[in-house]
Amino acid sequence: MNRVKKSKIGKKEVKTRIKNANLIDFRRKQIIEGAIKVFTAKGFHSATVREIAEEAGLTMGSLYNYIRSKEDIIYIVYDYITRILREEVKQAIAGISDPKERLKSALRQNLDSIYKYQDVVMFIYKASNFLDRESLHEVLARETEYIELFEDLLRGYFEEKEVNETRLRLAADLLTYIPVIVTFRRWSLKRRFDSMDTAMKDILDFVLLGIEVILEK
Amino acid sequence: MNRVKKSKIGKKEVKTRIKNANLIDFRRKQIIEGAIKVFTAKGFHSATVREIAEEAGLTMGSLYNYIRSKEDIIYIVYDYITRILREEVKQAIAGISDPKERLKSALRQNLDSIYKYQDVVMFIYKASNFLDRESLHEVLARETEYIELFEDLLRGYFEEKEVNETRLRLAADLLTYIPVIVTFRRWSLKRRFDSMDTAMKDILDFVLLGIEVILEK
Amino acid sequence: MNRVKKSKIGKKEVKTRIKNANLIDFRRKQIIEGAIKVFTAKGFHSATVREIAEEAGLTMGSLYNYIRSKEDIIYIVYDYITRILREEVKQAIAGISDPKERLKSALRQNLDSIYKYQDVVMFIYKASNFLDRESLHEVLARETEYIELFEDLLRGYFEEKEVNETRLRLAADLLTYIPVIVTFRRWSLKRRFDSMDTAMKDILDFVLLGIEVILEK
Amino acid sequence: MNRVKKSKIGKKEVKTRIKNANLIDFRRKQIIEGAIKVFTAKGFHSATVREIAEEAGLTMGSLYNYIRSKEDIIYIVYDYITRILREEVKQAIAGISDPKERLKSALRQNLDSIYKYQDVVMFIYKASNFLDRESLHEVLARETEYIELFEDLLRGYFEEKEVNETRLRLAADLLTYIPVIVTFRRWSLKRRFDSMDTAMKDILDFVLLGIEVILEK
DNA sequence: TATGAATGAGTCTTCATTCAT
DNA sequence: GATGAATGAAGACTCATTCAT
Repeated sequence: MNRVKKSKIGKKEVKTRIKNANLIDFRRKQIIEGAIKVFTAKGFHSATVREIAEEAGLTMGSLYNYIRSKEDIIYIVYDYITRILREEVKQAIAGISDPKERLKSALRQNLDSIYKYQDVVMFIYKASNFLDRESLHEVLARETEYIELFEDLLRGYFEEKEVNETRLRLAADLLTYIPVIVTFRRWSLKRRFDSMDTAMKDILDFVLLGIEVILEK
Repeated sequence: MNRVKKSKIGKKEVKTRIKNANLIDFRRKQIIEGAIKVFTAKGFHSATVREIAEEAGLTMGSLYNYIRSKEDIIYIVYDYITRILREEVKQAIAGISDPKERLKSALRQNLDSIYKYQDVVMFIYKASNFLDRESLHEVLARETEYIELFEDLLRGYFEEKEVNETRLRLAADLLTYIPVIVTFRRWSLKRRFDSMDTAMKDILDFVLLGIEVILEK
Repeated sequence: MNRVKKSKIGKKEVKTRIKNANLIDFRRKQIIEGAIKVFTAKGFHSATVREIAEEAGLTMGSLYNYIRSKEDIIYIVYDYITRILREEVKQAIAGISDPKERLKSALRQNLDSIYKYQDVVMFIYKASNFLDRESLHEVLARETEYIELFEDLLRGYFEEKEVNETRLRLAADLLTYIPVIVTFRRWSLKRRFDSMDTAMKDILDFVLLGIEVILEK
Repeated sequence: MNRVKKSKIGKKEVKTRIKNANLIDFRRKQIIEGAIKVFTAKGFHSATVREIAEEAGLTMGSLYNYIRSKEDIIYIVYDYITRILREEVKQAIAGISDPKERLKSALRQNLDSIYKYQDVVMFIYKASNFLDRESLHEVLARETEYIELFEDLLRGYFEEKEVNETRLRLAADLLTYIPVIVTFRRWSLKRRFDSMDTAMKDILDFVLLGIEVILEK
């Protein structure tokens, strides 16, 4: 009945009443930024749509021209941050050909990115409840894709050696997610290390060594 | 005006109007169990106090005789589950004297417990937003205590060797939290491993090896 | 999940959170009366739930303890008025045994009742849009039951004569609904007749004569 | 400040900003057709101006160049349909001179037209709430005019006989509105008659006989 | 102590209307 | 004259909390 346009941001596209595609992208960016501020400060359910609109510099009515529901907001935020993480890692390994270096750079970037966006990463873990089935599916697919990126890097690294495939996949899971722990434990880590930088460096060492030992044994 | 008693469940005690201490413990247990069911199914904000009361077998009014606010409920659930985790680990190492075995048993139990209570563990990560400052402080203290338990086990393990203390603490953090990854990635892991048991075993190996390598190098 | 009680007012029962059955009936009566005032003044969609609550002497929250949605209100009003019409007609013919007198009394009462409740009758014609499928079904069934009451009276009246059954049913439809015209045309009728009473009398004559002629021809 | 033109469609003229009279009529026709589709499907209040505009093939802004408010739309629809009913009846009796035939043709056409436009007729009964005082006045005048058309036909029919004038007017009211019952009871009638055509024929007989009996007695 | 009805502030969402281009 | 994005007031509904019995 309602003919509606779809923005190009995600694969699962969020419906809107607006026709100008550039404007959609522009306003969505505003919404994402406003939402991140409010969501990370108060969580999804405690954040009011009005606050998000204000933080985004839009009026309530205008905001609802670009999304259909509060749930839509959470999805476009997910979409935004997962896209960024993936792209930052891809870019970090772009010019590198040595397999070991590729893996190390990817892991380092993963750690850096998760640290940089820790508030949002924290939030998306807490908020997955609120995604509807379709969105959740989309998000999990994106996550799997991300892990597979690291699986490939691991395969490149062990090209000539014989490695248990299942273990390799487990390793990919663990090494990708270990940085998330930083997000959960940052208060604790801050107190113990002089700087987060040295903590991060140690964590990276831990991961790299872990890989070698476990997969080569 | 209102004389209020305090229950013995936590260190930070939740106020109540009820005088009979046994009754308080009994009802609180009901509330905790009802709350866990509802919270894990719907999250904190979507769960209504009415639902929790129903699931607990109490009336609304009665429930409010044992807690002062919805936030209190979240706190007593935290208190309950963190207490359980700690006690299960302590019990697992109770009769063991060999340092290496103590550490291994503790890690295995940690993994098992987190897996067993994964819904609640997941929930408490998602819900920490809703704790007030005092409760959050209390909870973080409990967490630190838990990590310190593993730090001690690590120290026992490396008794004679020379180990970088900061690294040891980092290791304690990571190895305690790695099992949490299982909670986040369970869908993915389920698809890849024949059984969660073998996945768990591999994860335990990973952690144990990691410890040795990193700390001994 | 939510265990809810149901009131005894209709066959399709409107859910409520209240347990005391007498209280349900009492409050529902308040709601019905408030709703009729507001609905007949402004129609369903223009009436706000807040206005209805105020007119009923309840707070918003309290009102929503006795119904689940605005649509529910329309249904209990329907239920109430159709029940009254039916019972008033039944009562009007209660002690009468002569078939012709029974029919006449029923028609007279039908006309009187529809005139007496003309605002509500008018409203229920305008509002049937807003009933959900289940409620609409229930209401239509009630209507059919009402028509059948007149069909039976017609059959009693023509007991010995041979009457085309289909026509008899059509007659029942028309004679039951002709009084509704009064509702639609009251402005016009008022201007033309000295009193509504004489208008009503003429309409009754019209209907009675019509019956005889058409069915006997 | 705003110079506004008036279209010629109704007596009460709806204001517009547009100057080209032909364009006004053309666009208004689009609006009426779009509105009828949406109104009959969802009622006045549930229909959004956006939907009407879409169905009419206009943009929101353009639509508001031809009407001043949503209420205006309802009025031009009323105007349109009442005009059609009146003209169809006039045309049906155009070449006929025999008074009895004139009356019969008019009644038949009235029944046919109301059946043909039943959705819209139904709608205008349900929507009269939403007309402002001036529009309502205008509409009632149009209705009276329509009834008077039938009064005249009845007078022609009974030219030589002595007929109670008040009764004649009542008869005009009733016979004009009986077809509306078809609109309200169509579900019921459909189930009972093989075809709506035979139902309609019987209704027409009913009305014609009724007239004769009541007025001649 | 237990019960459950009452309260009303707070939230998401819709939509008629305007107006700059 | 046409377009469509922006506006914000208004409405349905929820739910934590209280309190009379």
